Amino acid sequence: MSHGTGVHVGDRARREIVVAASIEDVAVRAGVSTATVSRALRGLPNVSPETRRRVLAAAHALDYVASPSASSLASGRMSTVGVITPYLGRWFFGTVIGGAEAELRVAGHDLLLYTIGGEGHRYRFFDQLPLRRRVDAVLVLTLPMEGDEVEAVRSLGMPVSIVGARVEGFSSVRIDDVAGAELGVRHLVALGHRRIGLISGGRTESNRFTAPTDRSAGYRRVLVEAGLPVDPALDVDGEFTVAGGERAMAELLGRPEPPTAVFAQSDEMAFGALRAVRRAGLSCPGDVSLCGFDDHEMADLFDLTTVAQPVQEQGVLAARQVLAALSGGEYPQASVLPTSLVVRGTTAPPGSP
Amino acid sequence: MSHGTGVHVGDRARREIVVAASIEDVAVRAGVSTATVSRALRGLPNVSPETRRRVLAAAHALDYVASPSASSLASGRMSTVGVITPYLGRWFFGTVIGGAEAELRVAGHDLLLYTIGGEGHRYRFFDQLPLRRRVDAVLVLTLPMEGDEVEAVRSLGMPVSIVGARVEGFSSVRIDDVAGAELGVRHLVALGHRRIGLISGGRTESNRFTAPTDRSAGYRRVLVEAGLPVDPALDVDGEFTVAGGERAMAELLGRPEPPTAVFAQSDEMAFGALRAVRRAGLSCPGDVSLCGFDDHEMADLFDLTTVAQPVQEQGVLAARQVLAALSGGEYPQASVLPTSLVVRGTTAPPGSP
DNA sequence: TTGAAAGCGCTAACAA
DNA sequence: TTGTTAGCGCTTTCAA
Repeated sequence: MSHGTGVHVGDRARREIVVAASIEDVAVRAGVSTATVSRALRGLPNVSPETRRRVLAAAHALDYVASPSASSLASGRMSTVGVITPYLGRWFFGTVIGGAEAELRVAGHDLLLYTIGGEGHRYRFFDQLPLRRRVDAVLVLTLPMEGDEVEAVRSLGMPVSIVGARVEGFSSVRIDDVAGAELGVRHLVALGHRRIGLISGGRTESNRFTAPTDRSAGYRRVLVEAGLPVDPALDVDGEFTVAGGERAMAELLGRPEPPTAVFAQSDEMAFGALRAVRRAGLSCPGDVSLCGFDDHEMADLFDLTTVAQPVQEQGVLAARQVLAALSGGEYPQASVLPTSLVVRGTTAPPGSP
Repeated sequence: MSHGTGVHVGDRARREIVVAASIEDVAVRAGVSTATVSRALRGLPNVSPETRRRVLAAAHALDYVASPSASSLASGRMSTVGVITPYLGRWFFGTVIGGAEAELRVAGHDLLLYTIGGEGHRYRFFDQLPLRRRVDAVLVLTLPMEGDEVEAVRSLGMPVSIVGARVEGFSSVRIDDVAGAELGVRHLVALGHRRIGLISGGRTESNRFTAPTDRSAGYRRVLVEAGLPVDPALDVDGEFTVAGGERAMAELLGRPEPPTAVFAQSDEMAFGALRAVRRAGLSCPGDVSLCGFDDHEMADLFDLTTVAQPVQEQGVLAARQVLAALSGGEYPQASVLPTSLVVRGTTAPPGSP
């Protein structure tokens, strides 16, 4: 194959094959050196306007795009950020990644995806760290990491931002889970509820994954503030799943003295809880009020009162954090985003019709 | 900085910085040439077992990972597949991508993500084709492409697989939408329904996006087969959204002679339709039966009867198609996956209690 | 089976 | 402001 020529080769019979133009082709056409082409195209200073114009024209005419492998090899920069996520199908993760991607794209970075849901994959991932020489920075999505996993990521020696947890030495983006839970439970108390149940998530998770712990803490704090008893019998694990939420609510409704309101630590668990209410032949909020957490895209559909968290924005901020670090800015840094209460139809004063 | 040494450098005060080992380091340590290291590590033939053993040992000792930019530059292969998707937050897309990623990972390929939801992004994407020199192949997810967009993608000159549509010259993975719709509507007919409404999706979309057209065709064919009239007044656009489905169902229920059953072309529209039923003070399936399409992860929650399509598998197959093309296999090829009926609680004979 | 050597297409010192 | 030149770390002929 001849050296890149930037012209169509091959005969008429076959579909034309385009040999991509190289920086050399552009240099020749613009009558300058490759170094000048590189400078002009990357917008570096010290290029005369006239020269830059000629280079741009030549590049455009040849439909030139720099080879990322060549520039990465020469510069040591990958212009790529790795995103590690436990699931993809779930609304929260997809939405966070969407936010991050948009932000990275604008800064000229690509997004390399690593889903490590299955335990096998997970082991291989942290053991081999396949993104070692492929990316400049890493975004880790709500993934309770073990101690050695944290060290593995740290050994990458690049900027890391964690969404949904805080780890020493890494940047992070979180919401104030304690305050969020308080918002929801206070709403229930304000409506007049005195027996408020809790459907919590993942008791057995790593302690770095602070969402369940913090949301439980917020729940308890409000009860105490309001002078209400904290009854362990009203705290049931819903495992952060729809099915778990359904089981948990069924259990709560089966108590000798069932709660008149329930705070679920996630909307998905709340959806399951709603089904349990329906299956028990009861109504929400008639027999029991329910408040969720997330403002899942389906929450509106269920008319679910919930505590909203900004989701896309968490991805955007995480991306900004690593981009800042890559350009010499402050690192690590921690962002905490606010939550807000969205009142819909599943909450009402106790004993409402 | 010295040539890659594979050892820790820097003084005690600062955190150790690891300079990655290069192929040269491995070669020296194993007492062979870099060419042999390359061959041994990639599992090429013509390397004696003893040599391979020594090379692997050296590579392991130095914690060596080949630089992807260097090998890409030298070989011309990127070992990366680009995925173009309109949204990420939606269950369908996330799940397809998850399937594709797992398959690609096993084959040693990375997944580069391009979300082009916003129209601005879309234009820039097809105009500039940022993945031109970054990937070896492309997966396009259910994205109605315009003619010039198709040509832009074709001009990449690499294997392409489309999920959810069929385009001449590209591989594709689809479900049999006609047969799927027939499955759902036949179920309604079998229950005894004679007035069956249709909530269709996106009438205004490109004609390359065959799902709505095909599903409508299946609906009509079953009616005709059953000797039932095809009433245009019972065919309403739901725009493939929850809100659209709700509006469409409200409209159908407001007809002088409302249908006793409705077939929605997507589960999300069916979810909206269920809400419309509830808001109209009616019950499902008591007053009207409803069948969806997709078997969305929330379908079970709504107890929705629906036509299930394999989702993750579509991603897996699309990945396999481009991987096959990359290793010289048949291209293009088209896969059509079967659908199945999932009967739940939203369908019953007309006039059931 | 192994090695020598020539690139792959860029970037970044350094010189001019 | 621009050009020269030496790599970046691999892969791949071609020879041995």
